[in-house]
Amino acid sequence: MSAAGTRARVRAELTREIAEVARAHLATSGAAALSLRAVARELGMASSAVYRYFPSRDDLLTALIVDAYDALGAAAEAAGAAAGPDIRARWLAVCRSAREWALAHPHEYALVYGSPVPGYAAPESTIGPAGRVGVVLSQVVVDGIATGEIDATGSVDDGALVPGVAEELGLPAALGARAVFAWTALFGLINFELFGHTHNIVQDSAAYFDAAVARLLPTGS
Amino acid sequence: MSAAGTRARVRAELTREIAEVARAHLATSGAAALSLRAVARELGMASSAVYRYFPSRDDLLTALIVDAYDALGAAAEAAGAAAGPDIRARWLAVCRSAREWALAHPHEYALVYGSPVPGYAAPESTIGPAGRVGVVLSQVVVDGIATGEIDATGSVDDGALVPGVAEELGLPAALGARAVFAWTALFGLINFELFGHTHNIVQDSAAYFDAAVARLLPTGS
DNA sequence: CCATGATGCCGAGCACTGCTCTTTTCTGAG
DNA sequence: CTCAGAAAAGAGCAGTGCTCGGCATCATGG
Repeated sequence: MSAAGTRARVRAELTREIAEVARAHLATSGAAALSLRAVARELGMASSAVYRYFPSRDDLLTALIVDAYDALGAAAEAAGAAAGPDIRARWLAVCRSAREWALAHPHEYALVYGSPVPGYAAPESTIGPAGRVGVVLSQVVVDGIATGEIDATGSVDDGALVPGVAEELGLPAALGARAVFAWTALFGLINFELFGHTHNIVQDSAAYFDAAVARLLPTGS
Repeated sequence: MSAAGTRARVRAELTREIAEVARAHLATSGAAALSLRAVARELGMASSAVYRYFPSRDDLLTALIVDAYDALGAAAEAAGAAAGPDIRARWLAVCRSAREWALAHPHEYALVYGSPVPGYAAPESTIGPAGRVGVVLSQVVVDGIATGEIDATGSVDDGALVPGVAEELGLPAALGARAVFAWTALFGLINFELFGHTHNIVQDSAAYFDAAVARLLPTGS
């Protein structure tokens, strides 16, 4: 292997290592407390050296954001694939997997679905991974329509969605807005639980989540 | 008036003034960029003097959080009171008022409904104001049941809520979880819109919001 | 009417942050 | 083996939250 290849490999390895340490810090202390200098210290390098790999703290955060989206998306996809053919069961499994991932990785979840960081504008590298859970959810709906378990007639397209979105997901236009709403409400549920808003209100969060999510499966009418 | 009274009055005034400047900074730059020193500078006082009024930056944030909850709650209450007797219209008006307040005060909203700040645990002074929107929403449901527009039969209480919550809000147990879900989903909608998750998906956010919220009014069955 | 103790305020300072610039060290390609 | 270019280091800047000792001010008790 050429030396240039060696250099690039070493570089990629160190980049990954930095991101890994950063993720560990994020997981224990949260995004606000993530310090580039602390990461550098743990790696035994000067803080300025880290800037060779991530031009700024925000770029490091962006990498972690993409990772978080991907991990959550992968969990949802795995849950969807592992679930049986029953549509409602699969829907529930996917939703549960999202909640469970969030509970297991609260800070990474907050980084992605909490308030956006200060002057941060999501770069387009995040839009793909960000959509994975939504894709899994809509796939369940599409399959439900195919098996007849979901009724796709009745509702009309109110034109609120960006044209083409429903088609891209394979959804009938009549169900587009409903599906997007289900996706939104799913993360609303997770947000409220994780951020403590249901603290003195909901006793059995898992049961409440299951019941709410079951009613979320989009159908016509 | 006694001198002690004067002192306390001046102190309260300055406390309020600090909070006001802080809120202005928060509104323009977001919570992460809120600097106690910058607030002190604008007030023409030493940064250390501010600590006589707010023991820490977190305490300042807490004051702003309470204010934000109160402002949002007041907006919802006003909208509920101003709306006509029609239940669906009132429900829509209250939900819209929450969305509009959030759009008008994005950083204050994010402070309250976004990711919790690092080591921050919501003190109990926030739990009252935090519930105001929920109270307004449930009041609409209660009134809807009274007028017969909302059917409160059918659903069973699944015991997921903290015992007594539904009763406290005047809701039948059968509708408790539904109402809490509507509240959760409402803020899920606002969150996704405000934090940019629906950016390439929803075109007409207001129309989407109205349609989604209309379907959220809890009923039995 | 004055001394006194509390209260408010300031300035310096500590430890930390992100980030930049310059200098040194290393290493891999020719 | 040499040497350009990549990597790393170190110092430094401007900013942060927060603490502490000292100084002024002011309401009150003697």
